[in-house]
Amino acid sequence: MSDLLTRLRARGWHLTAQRRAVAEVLHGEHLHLTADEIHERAVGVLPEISRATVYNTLRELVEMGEVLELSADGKARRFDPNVTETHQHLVCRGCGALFDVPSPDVSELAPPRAHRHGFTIDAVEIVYRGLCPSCQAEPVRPPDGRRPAG
Amino acid sequence: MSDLLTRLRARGWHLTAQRRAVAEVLHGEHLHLTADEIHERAVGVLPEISRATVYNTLRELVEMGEVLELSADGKARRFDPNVTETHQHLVCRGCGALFDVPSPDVSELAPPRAHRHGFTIDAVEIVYRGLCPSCQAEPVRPPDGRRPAG
DNA sequence: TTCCATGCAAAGTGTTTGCAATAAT
DNA sequence: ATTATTGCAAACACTTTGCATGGAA
Repeated sequence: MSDLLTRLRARGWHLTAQRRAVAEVLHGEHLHLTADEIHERAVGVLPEISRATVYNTLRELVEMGEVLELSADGKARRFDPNVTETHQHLVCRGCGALFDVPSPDVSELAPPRAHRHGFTIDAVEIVYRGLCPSCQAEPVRPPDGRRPAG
Repeated sequence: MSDLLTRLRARGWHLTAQRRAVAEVLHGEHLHLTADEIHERAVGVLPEISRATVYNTLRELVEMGEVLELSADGKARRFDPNVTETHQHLVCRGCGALFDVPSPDVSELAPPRAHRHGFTIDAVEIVYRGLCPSCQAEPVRPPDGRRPAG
């Protein structure tokens, strides 16, 4: 419900100028920035903030459960401030574009106990993969312009 | 059905000693090795094989659709040779252990057209996150032994 | 001969860490 | 005073790339 900054204040987290800058960058619901993008934007707010502090802060936010970490694209992690509404992600194979989508009912999806290897399960994450409109037009265009074999 | 090496032969792929070594390492159904682990094992078969060749070969196999790439843990990618049976993955938050689980019926899970942002969707990937039996015993023990804040 | 695959080493990303300086209680 | 946080730079882990060599068609 409330935004990240409000939740952090409510939780009594020690809010330095740097941590506030990161939290401000993460304001919003449909944001999926990489750590470096967050650093770039945080520099706009607080010019002397360092990459290390951004990484440290993000790690802490993830550990506190106030930010989600997405590893949908194998490359840089993305950070998602929307932890209050369960949702899933749509990812373009061509350009990596990433969108939130509402979650279907996942209560029936967990594997039967016989296949759980003794695990407890606390989250069901779904990634829908496909092509965004512009990558449908020009077949697959990976970052380097190479074509897939096939 | 058939194993990777057989499929590659059937497809007429130019099978050098190096590519064969990689394919042999990837023999099996429930394997989720990183590129470096694959290189290590391939060296056991063909001592002079280089990392670059392993990476190149893996990229080609993924592009051909003969191997799946998993990015479930944000760190190193893992390569999954089981492309013949749709399945999903169970991942431990504590130690990163990763298991295959049978896929539930995903035909009803795709988001309604209104939420697809014009994407085509060709795959639905599910990651179940939780704790494996040994990480349940000793709370969370990330690779470096640090405890999450709480 | 022509082309493709390989190996090496270097460069490129993305991320973490050691440590001294600084700011907060 | 004491403790926590920051910034810097170096270290690290993972992956890709340029180029000369070598083998296959």
